[in-house]
Amino acid sequence: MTETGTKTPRERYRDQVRTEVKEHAREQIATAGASALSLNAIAKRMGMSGPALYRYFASRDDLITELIRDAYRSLADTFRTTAESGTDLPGLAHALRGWALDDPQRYFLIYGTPVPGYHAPEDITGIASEIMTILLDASTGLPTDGPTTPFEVDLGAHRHWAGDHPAPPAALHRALTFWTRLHGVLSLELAGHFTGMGFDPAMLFDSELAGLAEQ
Amino acid sequence: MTETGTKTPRERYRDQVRTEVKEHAREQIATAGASALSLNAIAKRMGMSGPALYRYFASRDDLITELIRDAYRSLADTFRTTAESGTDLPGLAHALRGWALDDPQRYFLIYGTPVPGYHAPEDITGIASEIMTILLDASTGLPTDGPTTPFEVDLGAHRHWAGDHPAPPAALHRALTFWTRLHGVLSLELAGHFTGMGFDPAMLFDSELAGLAEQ
DNA sequence: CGCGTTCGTTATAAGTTGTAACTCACGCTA
DNA sequence: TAGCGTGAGTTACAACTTATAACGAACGCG
Repeated sequence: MTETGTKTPRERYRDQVRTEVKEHAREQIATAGASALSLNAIAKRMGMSGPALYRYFASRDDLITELIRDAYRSLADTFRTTAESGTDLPGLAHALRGWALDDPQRYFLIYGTPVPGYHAPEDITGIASEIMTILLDASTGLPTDGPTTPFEVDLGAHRHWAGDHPAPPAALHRALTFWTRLHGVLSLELAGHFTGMGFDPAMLFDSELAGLAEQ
Repeated sequence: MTETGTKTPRERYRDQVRTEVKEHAREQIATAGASALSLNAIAKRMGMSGPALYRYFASRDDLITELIRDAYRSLADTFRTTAESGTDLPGLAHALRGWALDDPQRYFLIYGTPVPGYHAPEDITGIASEIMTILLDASTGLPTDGPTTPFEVDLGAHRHWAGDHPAPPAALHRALTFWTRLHGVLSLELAGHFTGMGFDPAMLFDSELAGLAEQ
Protein backbone atom coordinates (compact mmCIF):
# COMPACT_ATOMS: atom_id res chain seq x y z
CA MET A 1 0.00 0.00 0.00
CA THR A 2 3.04 2.31 0.27
CA GLU A 3 3.40 2.40 -3.49
CA THR A 4 0.17 4.30 -4.17
CA GLY A 5 2.20 7.45 -4.61
CA THR A 6 3.98 5.98 -7.60
CA LYS A 7 0.77 6.00 -9.65
CA THR A 8 0.55 8.60 -12.33
CA PRO A 9 -2.56 10.83 -12.59
CA ARG A 10 -3.63 8.88 -15.65
CA GLU A 11 -3.36 5.61 -13.79
CA ARG A 12 -5.40 6.98 -10.92
CA TYR A 13 -8.08 8.24 -13.30
CA ARG A 14 -8.10 4.91 -15.08
CA ASP A 15 -8.56 2.97 -11.84
CA GLN A 16 -11.32 5.34 -10.81
CA VAL A 17 -13.23 4.82 -14.05
CA ARG A 18 -12.72 1.06 -13.85
CA THR A 19 -14.18 0.86 -10.36
CA GLU A 20 -17.07 3.09 -11.37
CA VAL A 21 -17.83 0.82 -14.30
CA LYS A 22 -17.71 -2.19 -12.01
CA GLU A 23 -20.06 -0.52 -9.56
CA HIS A 24 -22.61 0.06 -12.28
CA ALA A 25 -22.10 -3.49 -13.47
CA ARG A 26 -22.74 -4.90 -10.00
CA GLU A 27 -25.89 -2.83 -9.70
CA GLN A 28 -27.08 -4.00 -13.08
CA ILE A 29 -26.34 -7.63 -12.25
CA ALA A 30 -28.17 -7.36 -8.95
CA THR A 31 -31.18 -5.98 -10.79
CA ALA A 32 -31.45 -8.21 -13.83
CA GLY A 33 -28.81 -10.90 -13.58
CA ALA A 34 -25.38 -11.32 -15.13
CA SER A 35 -26.73 -12.30 -18.54
CA ALA A 36 -28.44 -8.91 -18.81
CA LEU A 37 -25.22 -6.96 -18.26
CA SER A 38 -24.80 -4.40 -21.05
CA LEU A 39 -21.65 -2.38 -21.63
CA ASN A 40 -23.65 0.11 -23.65
CA ALA A 41 -26.12 0.71 -20.83
CA ILE A 42 -23.28 1.23 -18.38
CA ALA A 43 -21.58 3.69 -20.72
CA LYS A 44 -24.76 5.69 -21.17
CA ARG A 45 -25.28 5.89 -17.42
CA MET A 46 -21.77 7.17 -17.07
CA GLY A 47 -22.43 9.79 -19.71
CA MET A 48 -20.17 8.45 -22.39
CA SER A 49 -20.40 6.49 -25.59
CA GLY A 50 -20.41 2.72 -25.75
CA PRO A 51 -17.05 1.95 -27.32
CA ALA A 52 -15.30 4.16 -24.76
CA LEU A 53 -15.52 1.37 -22.20
CA TYR A 54 -13.33 -0.85 -24.35
CA ARG A 55 -10.41 1.31 -23.27
CA TYR A 56 -10.96 -0.09 -19.79
CA PHE A 57 -12.18 -3.63 -20.37
CA ALA A 58 -11.18 -5.78 -23.31
CA SER A 59 -14.62 -7.30 -23.61
CA ARG A 60 -17.86 -7.99 -21.81
CA ASP A 61 -16.52 -11.35 -20.66
CA ASP A 62 -13.42 -9.58 -19.39
CA LEU A 63 -15.56 -7.34 -17.20
CA ILE A 64 -17.51 -10.31 -15.87
CA THR A 65 -14.29 -12.18 -15.14
CA GLU A 66 -13.09 -9.14 -13.21
CA LEU A 67 -16.30 -9.16 -11.19
CA ILE A 68 -15.85 -12.87 -10.49
CA ARG A 69 -12.31 -12.17 -9.34
CA ASP A 70 -13.55 -9.39 -7.05
CA ALA A 71 -16.19 -11.72 -5.65
CA TYR A 72 -13.60 -14.37 -4.81
CA ARG A 73 -11.32 -11.70 -3.34
CA SER A 74 -14.17 -10.36 -1.23
CA LEU A 75 -15.09 -13.79 0.09
CA ALA A 76 -11.46 -14.62 0.83
CA ASP A 77 -11.07 -11.31 2.69
CA THR A 78 -14.11 -11.78 4.90
CA PHE A 79 -13.03 -15.35 5.58
CA ARG A 80 -9.51 -14.26 6.45
CA THR A 81 -10.51 -11.39 8.73
CA THR A 82 -13.10 -13.61 10.39
CA ALA A 83 -10.54 -16.34 10.99
CA GLU A 84 -7.94 -13.86 12.21
CA SER A 85 -10.33 -12.52 14.82
CA GLY A 86 -10.22 -15.93 16.45
CA THR A 87 -13.65 -17.20 15.48
CA ASP A 88 -14.25 -20.90 15.01
CA LEU A 89 -15.99 -22.93 12.32
CA PRO A 90 -19.50 -21.74 13.23
CA GLY A 91 -18.25 -18.16 13.13
CA LEU A 92 -16.92 -18.79 9.66
CA ALA A 93 -20.27 -20.23 8.67
CA HIS A 94 -22.18 -17.17 9.81
CA ALA A 95 -19.67 -14.91 8.12
CA LEU A 96 -20.29 -16.85 4.93
CA ARG A 97 -24.05 -16.51 5.20
CA GLY A 98 -23.84 -12.82 5.97
CA TRP A 99 -21.54 -12.29 3.04
CA ALA A 100 -23.88 -14.21 0.73
CA LEU A 101 -27.04 -12.44 1.86
CA ASP A 102 -25.30 -9.10 1.46
CA ASP A 103 -25.23 -9.59 -2.31
CA PRO A 104 -26.76 -12.84 -3.58
CA GLN A 105 -25.72 -12.31 -7.19
CA ARG A 106 -22.13 -11.96 -6.04
CA TYR A 107 -22.45 -15.39 -4.45
CA PHE A 108 -23.82 -16.80 -7.72
CA LEU A 109 -20.94 -15.22 -9.60
CA ILE A 110 -18.81 -17.80 -7.81
CA TYR A 111 -21.13 -20.71 -7.14
CA GLY A 112 -23.87 -20.25 -9.73
CA THR A 113 -24.53 -21.88 -13.06
CA PRO A 114 -21.25 -22.46 -14.88
CA VAL A 115 -20.79 -21.45 -18.52
CA PRO A 116 -19.80 -24.69 -20.31
CA GLY A 117 -16.78 -23.38 -22.17
CA TYR A 118 -15.51 -20.99 -19.51
CA HIS A 119 -12.33 -21.60 -17.53
CA ALA A 120 -11.34 -19.22 -14.77
CA PRO A 121 -7.86 -17.63 -14.97
CA GLU A 122 -5.06 -19.06 -12.88
CA ASP A 123 -5.08 -16.33 -10.22
CA ILE A 124 -8.75 -16.93 -9.47
CA THR A 125 -8.17 -20.59 -8.70
CA GLY A 126 -5.38 -19.34 -6.46
CA ILE A 127 -7.85 -17.26 -4.43
CA ALA A 128 -10.18 -20.25 -4.31
CA SER A 129 -7.46 -22.39 -2.74
CA GLU A 130 -6.71 -19.54 -0.32
CA ILE A 131 -10.30 -19.78 0.86
CA MET A 132 -9.98 -23.52 1.15
CA THR A 133 -6.82 -23.19 3.21
CA ILE A 134 -8.55 -20.92 5.74
CA LEU A 135 -11.37 -23.43 5.97
CA LEU A 136 -8.91 -26.27 6.49
CA ASP A 137 -7.05 -24.36 9.20
CA ALA A 138 -10.31 -23.90 11.07
CA SER A 139 -11.27 -27.53 10.56
CA THR A 140 -8.06 -28.87 12.05
CA GLY A 141 -7.73 -29.63 15.72
CA LEU A 142 -11.34 -30.46 16.44
CA PRO A 143 -12.00 -33.80 18.09
CA THR A 144 -12.66 -36.53 15.55
CA ASP A 145 -15.02 -39.28 16.49
CA GLY A 146 -15.83 -42.41 14.56
CA PRO A 147 -13.59 -44.61 12.45
CA THR A 148 -11.75 -43.36 9.39
CA THR A 149 -13.82 -44.17 6.31
CA PRO A 150 -12.34 -45.41 3.01
CA PHE A 151 -13.27 -42.06 1.53
CA GLU A 152 -11.23 -40.25 4.16
CA VAL A 153 -8.28 -42.51 3.42
CA ASP A 154 -8.65 -41.51 -0.21
CA LEU A 155 -8.80 -37.85 0.80
CA GLY A 156 -5.66 -38.19 2.88
CA ALA A 157 -3.84 -39.67 -0.08
CA HIS A 158 -4.87 -36.99 -2.59
CA ARG A 159 -4.50 -33.73 -0.69
CA HIS A 160 -2.71 -31.69 -3.31
CA TRP A 161 -6.01 -29.81 -3.87
CA ALA A 162 -5.62 -28.58 -0.30
CA GLY A 163 -2.16 -27.25 -1.04
CA ASP A 164 -0.85 -30.34 0.75
CA HIS A 165 -2.36 -28.98 3.94
CA PRO A 166 -1.21 -31.11 6.90
CA ALA A 167 -4.69 -31.72 8.22
CA PRO A 168 -5.84 -35.16 9.36
CA PRO A 169 -8.09 -36.94 6.86
CA ALA A 170 -11.10 -36.37 9.11
CA ALA A 171 -10.45 -32.63 8.97
CA LEU A 172 -10.27 -32.71 5.18
CA HIS A 173 -13.60 -34.47 5.18
CA ARG A 174 -15.04 -32.01 7.66
CA ALA A 175 -13.99 -29.03 5.56
CA LEU A 176 -15.52 -30.59 2.49
CA THR A 177 -18.87 -31.30 4.13
CA PHE A 178 -18.81 -27.84 5.72
CA TRP A 179 -18.53 -26.46 2.23
CA THR A 180 -21.11 -28.64 0.50
CA ARG A 181 -23.77 -28.59 3.22
CA LEU A 182 -23.71 -24.86 3.82
CA HIS A 183 -23.64 -24.23 0.10
CA GLY A 184 -26.62 -26.54 -0.26
CA VAL A 185 -28.79 -24.57 2.18
CA LEU A 186 -27.46 -21.20 1.16
CA SER A 187 -27.76 -21.53 -2.60
CA LEU A 188 -31.33 -22.82 -2.36
CA GLU A 189 -32.20 -19.99 0.00
CA LEU A 190 -30.61 -17.34 -2.21
CA ALA A 191 -32.26 -18.77 -5.31
CA GLY A 192 -35.61 -18.35 -3.63
CA HIS A 193 -36.50 -22.03 -3.46
CA PHE A 194 -37.63 -21.60 0.16
CA THR A 195 -39.82 -18.55 -0.41
CA GLY A 196 -43.39 -19.13 0.63
CA MET A 197 -42.47 -22.20 2.62
CA GLY A 198 -43.11 -20.48 5.93
CA PHE A 199 -40.02 -21.58 7.81
CA ASP A 200 -36.99 -19.46 8.59
CA PRO A 201 -33.99 -20.28 6.35
CA ALA A 202 -31.66 -19.14 9.13
CA MET A 203 -32.97 -21.91 11.35
CA LEU A 204 -32.35 -24.53 8.68
CA PHE A 205 -28.88 -23.10 8.20
CA ASP A 206 -28.17 -23.28 11.93
CA SER A 207 -29.60 -26.77 12.06
CA GLU A 208 -27.16 -27.90 9.38
CA LEU A 209 -24.38 -26.10 11.20
CA ALA A 210 -25.25 -27.92 14.42
CA GLY A 211 -25.23 -31.26 12.61
CA LEU A 212 -21.83 -30.33 11.25
CA ALA A 213 -20.43 -29.72 14.73
CA GLU A 214 -21.45 -33.02 16.27
CA GLN A 215 -20.06 -35.10 13.45
CA MET B 1 -50.51 -42.02 -26.58
CA THR B 2 -53.90 -43.30 -27.79
CA GLU B 3 -55.28 -39.82 -28.25
CA THR B 4 -52.86 -38.79 -30.96
CA GLY B 5 -55.61 -39.44 -33.48
CA THR B 6 -57.66 -36.54 -32.16
CA LYS B 7 -55.03 -34.04 -33.19
CA THR B 8 -55.38 -32.30 -36.49
CA PRO B 9 -52.51 -32.57 -39.00
CA ARG B 10 -51.62 -28.96 -38.33
CA GLU B 11 -51.45 -29.58 -34.61
CA ARG B 12 -49.23 -32.62 -35.10
CA TYR B 13 -46.90 -30.67 -37.35
CA ARG B 14 -46.84 -27.81 -34.87
CA ASP B 15 -45.93 -30.14 -32.00
CA GLN B 16 -43.23 -31.76 -34.09
CA VAL B 17 -41.61 -28.42 -34.93
CA ARG B 18 -41.86 -27.29 -31.31
CA THR B 19 -40.07 -30.39 -30.04
CA GLU B 20 -37.44 -30.04 -32.75
CA VAL B 21 -36.81 -26.45 -31.71
CA LYS B 22 -36.49 -27.52 -28.09
CA GLU B 23 -34.04 -30.26 -29.02
CA HIS B 24 -31.81 -27.75 -30.76
CA ALA B 25 -32.20 -25.39 -27.81
CA ARG B 26 -31.13 -28.08 -25.33
CA GLU B 27 -28.11 -28.91 -27.46
CA GLN B 28 -27.19 -25.24 -27.69
CA ILE B 29 -27.59 -24.77 -23.95
CA ALA B 30 -25.47 -27.82 -23.21
CA THR B 31 -22.76 -26.40 -25.45
CA ALA B 32 -22.63 -22.74 -24.46
CA GLY B 33 -25.07 -22.19 -21.61
CA ALA B 34 -28.57 -20.83 -21.44
CA SER B 35 -27.50 -17.22 -21.88
CA ALA B 36 -26.07 -18.06 -25.30
CA LEU B 37 -29.34 -19.47 -26.59
CA SER B 38 -30.19 -17.83 -29.91
CA LEU B 39 -33.51 -18.22 -31.71
CA ASN B 40 -31.88 -17.09 -34.92
CA ALA B 41 -29.21 -19.77 -34.71
CA ILE B 42 -31.82 -22.44 -34.08
CA ALA B 43 -33.89 -21.24 -37.02
CA LYS B 44 -30.92 -21.33 -39.36
CA ARG B 45 -30.04 -24.85 -38.27
CA MET B 46 -33.58 -25.90 -39.01
CA GLY B 47 -33.37 -24.33 -42.43
CA MET B 48 -35.77 -21.49 -41.90
CA SER B 49 -35.73 -17.80 -41.23
CA GLY B 50 -35.47 -16.26 -37.79
CA PRO B 51 -38.92 -14.76 -37.27
CA ALA B 52 -40.56 -18.05 -38.27
CA LEU B 53 -39.92 -19.43 -34.80
CA TYR B 54 -42.15 -16.78 -33.27
CA ARG B 55 -45.10 -18.77 -34.60
CA TYR B 56 -44.09 -21.47 -32.12
CA PHE B 57 -42.71 -19.56 -29.15
CA ALA B 58 -43.85 -16.12 -28.10
CA SER B 59 -40.34 -15.07 -27.11
CA ARG B 60 -36.92 -16.31 -26.16
CA ASP B 61 -37.91 -16.27 -22.50
CA ASP B 62 -40.99 -18.27 -23.39
CA LEU B 63 -38.80 -20.99 -24.92
CA ILE B 64 -36.54 -21.04 -21.88
CA THR B 65 -39.55 -21.26 -19.55
CA GLU B 66 -40.75 -24.22 -21.59
CA LEU B 67 -37.36 -25.89 -21.16
CA ILE B 68 -37.49 -25.23 -17.42
CA ARG B 69 -40.94 -26.79 -17.31
CA ASP B 70 -39.66 -29.83 -19.20
CA ALA B 71 -36.74 -30.13 -16.81
CA TYR B 72 -39.06 -30.12 -13.78
CA ARG B 73 -41.35 -32.60 -15.53
CA SER B 74 -38.41 -34.86 -16.30
CA LEU B 75 -37.14 -34.79 -12.71
CA ALA B 76 -40.62 -35.42 -11.32
CA ASP B 77 -41.05 -38.35 -13.70
CA THR B 78 -37.77 -40.05 -12.78
CA PHE B 79 -38.54 -39.44 -9.10
CA ARG B 80 -42.01 -40.90 -9.46
CA THR B 81 -40.99 -44.00 -11.41
CA THR B 82 -38.11 -44.55 -9.00
CA ALA B 83 -40.40 -44.28 -6.00
CA GLU B 84 -43.03 -46.50 -7.60
CA SER B 85 -40.49 -49.26 -8.14
CA GLY B 86 -40.23 -49.53 -4.38
CA THR B 87 -36.84 -47.94 -3.90
CA ASP B 88 -36.03 -46.11 -0.69
CA LEU B 89 -34.43 -42.76 0.05
CA PRO B 90 -30.92 -43.81 -1.07
CA GLY B 91 -32.42 -45.10 -4.30
CA LEU B 92 -34.05 -41.74 -4.82
CA ALA B 93 -30.71 -40.07 -4.18
CA HIS B 94 -28.91 -42.12 -6.80
CA ALA B 95 -31.72 -41.54 -9.26
CA LEU B 96 -31.30 -37.84 -8.66
CA ARG B 97 -27.56 -37.96 -9.23
CA GLY B 98 -27.93 -40.03 -12.38
CA TRP B 99 -30.54 -37.64 -13.70
CA ALA B 100 -28.32 -34.65 -12.95
CA LEU B 101 -25.18 -36.12 -14.51
CA ASP B 102 -27.17 -37.09 -17.59
CA ASP B 103 -27.58 -33.40 -18.46
CA PRO B 104 -25.97 -30.93 -16.04
CA GLN B 105 -27.39 -27.85 -17.73
CA ARG B 106 -30.88 -29.28 -17.29
CA TYR B 107 -30.16 -29.48 -13.57
CA PHE B 108 -29.03 -25.85 -13.54
CA LEU B 109 -32.17 -24.87 -15.41
CA ILE B 110 -33.95 -25.75 -12.17
CA TYR B 111 -31.39 -25.16 -9.44
CA GLY B 112 -28.95 -22.75 -11.07
CA THR B 113 -28.49 -19.01 -10.81
CA PRO B 114 -31.89 -17.33 -10.60
CA VAL B 115 -32.78 -14.35 -12.79
CA PRO B 116 -33.73 -11.57 -10.32
CA GLY B 117 -37.00 -10.53 -11.90
CA TYR B 118 -38.16 -13.95 -13.03
CA HIS B 119 -41.09 -15.78 -11.45
CA ALA B 120 -41.95 -19.29 -12.59
CA PRO B 121 -45.52 -19.88 -13.80
CA GLU B 122 -48.02 -21.50 -11.46
CA ASP B 123 -47.91 -24.95 -13.04
CA ILE B 124 -44.16 -25.19 -12.58
CA THR B 125 -44.41 -24.62 -8.85
CA GLY B 126 -47.05 -27.34 -8.94
CA ILE B 127 -44.53 -29.81 -10.39
CA ALA B 128 -42.01 -28.69 -7.79
CA SER B 129 -44.39 -29.55 -4.98
CA GLU B 130 -45.11 -32.87 -6.68
CA ILE B 131 -41.40 -33.64 -6.40
CA MET B 132 -41.43 -32.58 -2.76
CA THR B 133 -44.41 -34.83 -2.03
CA ILE B 134 -42.59 -37.87 -3.41
CA LEU B 135 -39.60 -37.01 -1.27
CA LEU B 136 -41.81 -36.60 1.79
CA ASP B 137 -43.51 -39.94 1.17
CA ALA B 138 -40.12 -41.62 1.08
CA SER B 139 -38.97 -39.76 4.18
CA THR B 140 -41.92 -40.87 6.28
CA GLY B 141 -41.83 -44.03 8.35
CA LEU B 142 -38.13 -44.15 9.02
CA PRO B 143 -37.08 -44.40 12.66
CA THR B 144 -36.47 -41.01 14.20
CA ASP B 145 -33.88 -40.69 16.89
CA GLY B 146 -33.04 -37.75 19.03
CA PRO B 147 -35.32 -35.13 20.52
CA THR B 148 -37.54 -32.87 18.46
CA THR B 149 -35.74 -29.58 17.89
CA PRO B 150 -37.45 -26.17 17.98
CA PHE B 151 -36.89 -25.95 14.26
CA GLU B 152 -38.78 -29.20 13.73
CA VAL B 153 -41.63 -27.87 15.85
CA ASP B 154 -41.69 -24.86 13.58
CA LEU B 155 -41.68 -27.11 10.53
CA GLY B 156 -44.59 -29.13 11.90
CA ALA B 157 -46.59 -25.96 12.41
CA HIS B 158 -46.00 -24.53 8.93
CA ARG B 159 -46.39 -27.49 6.61
CA HIS B 160 -48.57 -25.94 3.96
CA TRP B 161 -45.49 -25.88 1.68
CA ALA B 162 -45.60 -29.69 1.84
CA GLY B 163 -49.19 -29.70 0.67
CA ASP B 164 -50.10 -30.37 4.31
CA HIS B 165 -48.36 -33.70 4.03
CA PRO B 166 -49.07 -35.77 7.18
CA ALA B 167 -45.43 -36.53 7.90
CA PRO B 168 -43.97 -36.23 11.39
CA PRO B 169 -41.86 -33.12 11.91
CA ALA B 170 -38.68 -35.20 11.90
CA ALA B 171 -39.59 -36.49 8.43
CA LEU B 172 -40.15 -32.95 7.18
CA HIS B 173 -36.72 -32.08 8.49
CA ARG B 174 -35.20 -35.20 6.95
CA ALA B 175 -36.66 -34.40 3.52
CA LEU B 176 -35.34 -30.86 3.72
CA THR B 177 -31.80 -31.91 4.63
CA PHE B 178 -31.94 -34.66 1.99
CA TRP B 179 -32.66 -31.95 -0.51
CA THR B 180 -30.12 -29.36 0.66
CA ARG B 181 -27.21 -31.72 1.32
CA LEU B 182 -27.47 -33.65 -1.92
CA HIS B 183 -27.94 -30.43 -3.84
CA GLY B 184 -24.87 -29.06 -2.11
CA VAL B 185 -22.60 -31.88 -3.27
CA LEU B 186 -24.26 -32.28 -6.64
CA SER B 187 -24.30 -28.64 -7.70
CA LEU B 188 -20.66 -28.15 -6.78
CA GLU B 189 -19.73 -31.31 -8.67
CA LEU B 190 -21.73 -30.32 -11.76
CA ALA B 191 -20.30 -26.81 -11.69
CA GLY B 192 -16.82 -28.32 -11.81
CA HIS B 193 -15.66 -27.07 -8.42
CA PHE B 194 -14.24 -30.50 -7.63
CA THR B 195 -12.31 -30.94 -10.87
CA GLY B 196 -8.63 -31.46 -10.34
CA MET B 197 -9.13 -32.26 -6.67
CA GLY B 198 -8.28 -35.90 -7.15
CA PHE B 199 -11.11 -37.46 -5.16
CA ASP B 200 -14.17 -39.16 -6.55
CA PRO B 201 -17.30 -36.97 -6.28
CA ALA B 202 -19.42 -40.12 -6.14
CA MET B 203 -17.71 -41.09 -2.88
CA LEU B 204 -18.43 -37.70 -1.36
CA PHE B 205 -22.02 -38.00 -2.52
CA ASP B 206 -22.34 -41.45 -0.95
CA SER B 207 -20.67 -40.21 2.19
CA GLU B 208 -23.29 -37.49 2.54
CA LEU B 209 -25.99 -40.01 1.78
CA ALA B 210 -24.68 -42.27 4.55
CA GLY B 211 -24.66 -39.38 7.00
CA LEU B 212 -28.24 -38.69 6.01
CA ALA B 213 -29.33 -42.24 6.82
CA GLU B 214 -27.91 -42.37 10.33
CA GLN B 215 -29.46 -39.09 11.38
C1' DC C 1 6.62 24.47 -24.27
C1' DG C 2 6.19 20.56 -27.32
C1' DC C 3 5.24 15.98 -28.24
C1' DG C 4 3.49 11.45 -27.41
C1' DT C 5 0.33 8.60 -25.01
C1' DT C 6 -4.18 7.88 -23.86
C1' DC C 7 -9.01 9.02 -23.93
C1' DG C 8 -13.41 9.65 -26.12
C1' DT C 9 -15.67 10.31 -30.19
C1' DT C 10 -18.29 8.74 -34.54
C1' DA C 11 -18.80 5.28 -38.21
C1' DT C 12 -19.35 0.71 -39.19
C1' DA C 13 -19.89 -4.45 -39.22
C1' DA C 14 -22.24 -8.39 -37.68
C1' DG C 15 -24.90 -10.08 -34.49
C1' DT C 16 -29.41 -10.38 -31.51
C1' DT C 17 -34.79 -10.10 -30.37
C1' DG C 18 -39.09 -8.99 -31.94
C1' DT C 19 -42.95 -6.73 -35.03
C1' DA C 20 -45.31 -5.87 -39.38
C1' DA C 21 -46.95 -6.96 -43.68
C1' DC C 22 -47.29 -9.95 -47.32
C1' DT C 23 -47.57 -14.80 -49.77
C1' DC C 24 -48.71 -19.09 -50.14
C1' DA C 25 -50.30 -23.54 -49.17
C1' DC C 26 -52.67 -26.68 -46.39
C1' DG C 27 -56.88 -28.67 -44.92
C1' DC C 28 -61.55 -28.18 -43.28
C1' DT C 29 -66.18 -27.38 -44.85
C1' DA C 30 -69.79 -26.74 -47.77
C1' DT D 1 -64.56 -31.39 -55.55
C1' DA D 2 -64.23 -26.46 -55.11
C1' DG D 3 -63.35 -22.68 -52.31
C1' DC D 4 -62.15 -20.23 -48.46
C1' DG D 5 -60.01 -19.28 -44.09
C1' DT D 6 -56.41 -20.25 -41.01
C1' DG D 7 -51.84 -20.72 -40.08
C1' DA D 8 -46.88 -21.05 -41.75
C1' DG D 9 -42.94 -18.86 -43.69
C1' DT D 10 -41.11 -15.11 -45.98
C1' DT D 11 -38.75 -10.40 -46.29
C1' DA D 12 -38.35 -5.71 -44.40
C1' DC D 13 -37.56 -3.16 -40.59
C1' DA D 14 -36.65 -1.08 -35.83
C1' DA D 15 -33.99 -1.12 -31.84
C1' DC D 16 -30.95 -3.28 -29.53
C1' DT D 17 -26.23 -5.61 -28.53
C1' DT D 18 -20.80 -6.45 -28.81
C1' DA D 19 -16.73 -5.08 -30.90
C1' DT D 20 -13.33 -2.78 -34.28
C1' DA D 21 -11.43 1.11 -36.84
C1' DA D 22 -10.18 5.63 -37.57
C1' DC D 23 -10.02 10.12 -36.11
C1' DG D 24 -9.41 14.29 -32.99
C1' DA D 25 -8.47 16.33 -28.78
C1' DA D 26 -6.63 16.76 -24.29
C1' DC D 27 -3.67 15.58 -20.77
C1' DG D 28 0.82 15.24 -18.66
C1' DC D 29 5.60 14.02 -18.87
C1' DG D 30 10.21 15.47 -20.08
